[in-house]
Amino acid sequence: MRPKTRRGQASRERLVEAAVASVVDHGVKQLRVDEVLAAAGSSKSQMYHYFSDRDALIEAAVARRCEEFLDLLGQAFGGVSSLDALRSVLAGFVSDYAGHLSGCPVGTLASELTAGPEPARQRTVEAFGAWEGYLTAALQRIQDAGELGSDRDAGELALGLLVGLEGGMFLSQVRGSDRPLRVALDTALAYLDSLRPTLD
Amino acid sequence: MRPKTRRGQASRERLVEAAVASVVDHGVKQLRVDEVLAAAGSSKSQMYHYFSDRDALIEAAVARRCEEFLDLLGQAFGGVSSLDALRSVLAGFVSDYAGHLSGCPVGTLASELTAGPEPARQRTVEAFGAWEGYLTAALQRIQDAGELGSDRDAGELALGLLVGLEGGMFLSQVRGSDRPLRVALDTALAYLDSLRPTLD
DNA sequence: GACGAATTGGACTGACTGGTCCAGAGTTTG
DNA sequence: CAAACTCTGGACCAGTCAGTCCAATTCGTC
Repeated sequence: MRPKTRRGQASRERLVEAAVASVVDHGVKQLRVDEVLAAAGSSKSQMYHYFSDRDALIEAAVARRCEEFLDLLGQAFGGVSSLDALRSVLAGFVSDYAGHLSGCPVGTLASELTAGPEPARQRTVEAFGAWEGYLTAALQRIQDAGELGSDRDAGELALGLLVGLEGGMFLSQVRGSDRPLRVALDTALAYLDSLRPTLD
Repeated sequence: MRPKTRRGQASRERLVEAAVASVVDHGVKQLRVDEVLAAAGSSKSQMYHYFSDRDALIEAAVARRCEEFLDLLGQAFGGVSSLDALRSVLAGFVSDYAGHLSGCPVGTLASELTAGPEPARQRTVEAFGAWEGYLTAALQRIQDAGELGSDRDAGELALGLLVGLEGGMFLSQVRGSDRPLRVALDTALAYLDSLRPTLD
């Protein structure tokens, strides 16, 4: 049910924010309704007034978290139209990630939701799709700028890059070291470099 | 506590097997002691006779699962000493994985254990280490055979390959399609091909 | 300010689950 | 074969947690 007053709107908003924090801190499956309520300064009846059940609250939290992350990604990759710019954005991504090593925001959720409520899981699938789209667009622009052979499939390269990012973040988290992510992206960039059209 | 009779040995073994099945089916966090007991035809007192608590049972299950998977990997990559052999083994890996798309056996566990009991988590870290070792050894043999420039770091390439495998399996699971894994490995192999020493 | 709708507090319920305990059955060994 | 050790069945306990319910309060509107 949608809130119909400003007060209700604010209550619902506090619930979603608290749910996002809980999901980020302890994971989807460890989200405790009572804990979210306490953090939001809410009570049971409020939550069940706006959400049909725990799964609905989780879905809202997952959707919110994905949106926020995609905003950042869109901003970062939106302006990339050269290999140097790509390298620079990815370097920033790595050094940022090295600071926490806490797993990919989307990947972590997707992983926890493989056997979770389908609507929430679907949000993560869509988020990956959007991310892949950003990468494809960036590589396409790089290709249009002549830094990538026109016989290359930007979509395939983008998917390969996404796999490298996900796998790299994951292994880096598991190992507690930024090396896997760095190596993966360095390798991917070296490969892209090798695909530059020879100017002859 | 270790079993001291053949009967006890068998009881403990049934418990571990049932725990592995439960972990594979529903995930580590969803392992229910009562369910494992029922599947093993065991009772509470048996389990708490051989394991200090639920976490200890989980650790045994995780260790067992990793061992079994590593056996397969060791066998598959142990004989690889050419790029063609590597390509063939990886192709088998992909077509096998395409049949279930259920996530990497080790990766799934590692992911669920990021905030889990440390001893169990450590088993997965070690498993990744062993896997990386198999890949490094294979690439080293390929290098020794002259199919890879001697200036290349086999360890880095192996890590890149591992990242591609993990990320590929993960995204393939999320999407329900083998394409991410295929694209990732095809790309990795294309890169390795491009590193062949030029014979001049 | 009055009336209906929206919102809120929080006690309570019922299901689930990990862990304890002890009496009894089976096995080994001197 | 008898004592000592090992193993087993399952009742029971205590804690946790999602979801229900209703009375009370606040809000929007006329």
